[in-house]
Formats: sequence, C-alpha cells, structure tokens
Amino acid sequence: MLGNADIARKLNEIRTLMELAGEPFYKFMAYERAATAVENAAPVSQLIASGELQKLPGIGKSIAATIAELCDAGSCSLLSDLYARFPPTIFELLSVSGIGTKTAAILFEQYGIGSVEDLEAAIEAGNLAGAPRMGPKTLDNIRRGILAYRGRTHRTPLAAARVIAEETIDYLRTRVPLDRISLAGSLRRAETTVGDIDIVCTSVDAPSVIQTFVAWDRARAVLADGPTKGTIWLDDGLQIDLRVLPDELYGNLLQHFTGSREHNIQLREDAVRKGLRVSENGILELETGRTIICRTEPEVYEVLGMEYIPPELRSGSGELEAARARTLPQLIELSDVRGDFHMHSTWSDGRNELEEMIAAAASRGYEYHSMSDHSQSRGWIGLSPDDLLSQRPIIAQLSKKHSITTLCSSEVDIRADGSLDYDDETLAQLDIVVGSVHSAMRQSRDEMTRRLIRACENPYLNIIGHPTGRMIEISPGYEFDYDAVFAAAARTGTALEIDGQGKRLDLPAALARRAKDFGVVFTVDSDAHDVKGLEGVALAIGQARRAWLTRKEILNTWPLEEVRAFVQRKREVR
DNA sequence: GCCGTTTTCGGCCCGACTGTTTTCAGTCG
Repeated sequence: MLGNADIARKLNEIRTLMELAGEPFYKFMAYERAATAVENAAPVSQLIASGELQKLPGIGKSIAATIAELCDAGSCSLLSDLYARFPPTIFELLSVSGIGTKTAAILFEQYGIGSVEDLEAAIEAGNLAGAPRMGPKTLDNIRRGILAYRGRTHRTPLAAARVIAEETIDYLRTRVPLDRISLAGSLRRAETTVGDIDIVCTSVDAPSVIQTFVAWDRARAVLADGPTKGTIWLDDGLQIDLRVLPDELYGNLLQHFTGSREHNIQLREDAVRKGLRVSENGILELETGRTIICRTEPEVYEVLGMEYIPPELRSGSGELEAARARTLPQLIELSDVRGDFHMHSTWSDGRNELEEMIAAAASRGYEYHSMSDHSQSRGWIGLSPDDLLSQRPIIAQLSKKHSITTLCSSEVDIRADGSLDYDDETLAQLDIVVGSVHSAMRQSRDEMTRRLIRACENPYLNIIGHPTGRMIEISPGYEFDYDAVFAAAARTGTALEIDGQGKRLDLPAALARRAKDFGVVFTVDSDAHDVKGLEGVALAIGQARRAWLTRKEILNTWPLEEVRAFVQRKREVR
C-alpha cells in the first residue's frame, strides 16, 4: 500500500507526462493540485476507508479513482499508459534547471533525446546547434544545469537551510541599506525540507541590493540578475532567491513570496471573484483601476475579507475557508512552552553531563523538564533499573541547585509485543514516562498497530516518543493504523510527541492535524542529545503550528501541577 | 479535471527574468 508521499509523487509524474503528451493545461494542472492536496492530507488509505477522499480540495471522481488505484496497487492504468510513451529518464531531463516541458518535448520528439546523458552527448556533438530557441547562451545554461543536476543531493532539511538563510540575511544587512528583510517561502512556512531559500526585503535602491547579492563570494553561479530579483546557486547547489521592492509594498511582497503556490492560487482565485487581482505589486481593483498597497501582511488578508493566516497554515488545505469564517485556531508559540519532556545525558547516549543538561534547561527559562535517558534493552547506552533509580537523588540535588523542577523520566523502549522495557515497580517510581519504538521496526502493519495500542494501555506510559519513526529524506517510518492508534491515545490519556530533532520532526504535521480530531494531547520535545539540541523545541513548534495545534492541546505548556495530574489520572484508572 | 454566495457550463493566479526575438515564448516560483 502506497503512502501519501508516494501517491503525490506519482500524481506529479502523471501531471508532467500529460503535459509532455500535449494534454490541455487545466487537465494536467488538476493532477498537480491533487498531488498537493494529498501531500497535506491525512493518510490516503484512511481517507478511502472513511469515504473522505473526495472531500479534499481538487480531488473529484476521476482523480479519486486514480488515487484509489495507486494506493491499492502501487500503480494505475493512466500512469502505465504514459510510462509506455516516454522513457523513465525523461524526469531527470526535466530536473535540469532551464529545461521545462516544452523543451523536453522537442528534445525527445525531434531529437530522440530522453535522458541527461543523451542531452550532454548531443550538445557536445553539436547536434543542437540549429534547434529552435537554442542559441549559444541557452546551450551554456543547459551545460551548467547538467553540472548542477549531477552535483545536487537531496532537498535541504529545514534546520540546515535556516542557518544558511540567516547567513545570507546577515551578509546583506551589513553591506547595503535595507528597510525590512525576512525569510519567505517554504522556510517561513516551516516545511520539513526546503528546495530553495526565498528571501524578501525592501529598500529604496533595489538594484544595488540585487547587485550586492549576486556579487556574494559564496555564489557559485548567478541564474537571474534583474532590477528587483536575483537568483544564485551556492557551492552545494542550494538555490537562493531574493526579491526587493519598495517598503510600502512589504506586506504584498511577503505574502506573495511566502506562498505556498497552492495557497496563493486559491487566494487569488477567490480574489478574482471579488473583482480583485492580487500580486506582489499590490491588490488591483479591476473596476476602479485603483491599486491597494499593504505595508504589512495582515492588511493583505484584511483587504480580502480574511483574518491573518500564519505562514505555517498556508498549504491550501482549508485555511482560507477558516480565515474567511474567522475560525482559525490561536496557534501555539515558542513562548508558551514551560518545559521539555525528552532529553538525554551521558548516562545513556547524550554528549553532555546530567548537570549540563539541567543547567541548560534552566537557562532556557523552563519551569520544568525531564531527563529521559534510554532503557535497559538498548545495550550499553541503556540504563539498568538500578542505574535509573540511582539517578533520582542526583537529579534532585542538581535540580535544586539550578532552580528548576527536573522530572525523573526515561525514554523506555516499547518492546515488540507492546510491553515496556522496565517493570511496573520501576516505572511507578518515575515522574513521567516516554515510550518509543527502537526495535523490530519491520513488523507488519497489524502487529505494529497492536504493539502501539498495547503501549498506550500501559498505565505508566504517558508520551509516545517520535511516534512514526520516520527519518527525513531517509525512511518513512514504520507502518501502522494511524486512526486506531490516535483513538487509543486519546482514550487512554497518552500524549503523542512532536519530536524536534531535525532529522525526525515526528509526528509529521499532517498526521498530528489528523490526531487532533481524535482529541489527542501532544508534547513538543527536543529529544536533545546535547545542550545545543534543546533548540529543537523551536522546530517542533513549527510542526505543531502546521498541524493547527493550540496551547491547550500541548502538555508541556500546562502548569506543572496539571502535568502531574495528567500522569496521575492514567495511573489511577486501572 | 475540478468546481459553484455570478452553480452543472465556462471558467480556471500572477508576474519577473532570460534569450532569442523584432513582439514573445519558455521557465520559474
């Protein structure tokens, strides 16, 4: 059974191949919009089972049938027919910067070029010299595009991209006069990974800002270099786009470049129905010819009859409707967090001493936190029951010294059968317990579902750590019946973690949004293995916001006595 | 192919930059 990411990828393949095959624009675009909807949706298998698939925006009868076929069989007749017409390597051709579907179609149909290798050979042999719209500059750009294609790796994880973006902003700030500057695009929306970095700023002298930008010594190549827009590639192939406009347009500019694409399409389609044309240059009233310009982003949404939509919600999956109805949730913020339930010390596999972690938690201003080193079956990194209990007086002393409440905890392994890795007597002496799956991750969907539900039913398990086990860009995690586990978590009073390690960010936002409907309580934790790792809570907050979560749904924004009551309630129900 | 507070047909977001063009097509976000 295919997961959402795979289904979305196949829908995008259908979209691309349809365009190559000359299908009408709005027909193949429908598949792209459907792919976006699937990316942001709850698990498709679950939606099919509950008859909710066609409720997704942009998914009608025909595409729903295609999705059902894909989900079930892994492929579909539509895609098989398209595969028969084009070689699989056509997608690599299209991922060369500068080659779009029009060019690829001509290359394939008129020159028999169906792969990057073919393309390179044709250019070197001079076979493309007379091709339409293929002058010397275009051929140079394609050569450069091929090099970049070969040198490129994955999408960039959010945390790494944020560091580079901040460096770029620092570089510009210190060298050229700016008014306001901000991250935009997928980075500002806190997407898990980003394909490029978007930055917007305002200045009275846009051209000199752009010139400064493209002259940066870290730029390996300059792709665009206009009066208001510049694009560069860094050494590792990461692309940075910068757009500069006058300060009075900052609101329009930021809104435009924060996207997402689908959010903007929906927003502008709605605006057109009101006689308005929305772009980064303002909001044009078609009837009067007057342009409304907005200094701030909330003004843009206000002009369009909506409350402000936080960037993390801008995925085109229902946020515009809610904003019109003024029913958006008050999203959790970093400042709401009172503590962090998941961190490690050198007692298990952490890199900082117990005291360093406790001091660091205190210096972040937390009221409480817990130390959750690994449990015994993790081998040399795990703590025996005796070791675990011997932490308690040490923690009490350090906790007092650093004026913070440190809860004694453990990240206990959830064993293959769903039991926990310490006995009840040991667990009963902890203040709060995190349980995670670290072994037997290839169990069947049914086994994993039973395992997690049994864990939820354990009266001592309070939080399921990184619930899906996914590793970004590496593994989608283990399979289980999400709805069944969410229901069990809600029923038993077991919180689900949003783990803030850059490589995890787990639960994924779309699943957390689904779980919210079951009445689940969440935690936003760092899962830090060193002092610096505590910053991961900010990443977890980004994902929680993308899941539409509010403070009241997140355990570690609650006062300590309510956290203790949450733990106690579960222990009493036996 | 999808969709509806101009509804079941006729629409469907918007603009910058580039290179090859004498007015624009293609790509990108």
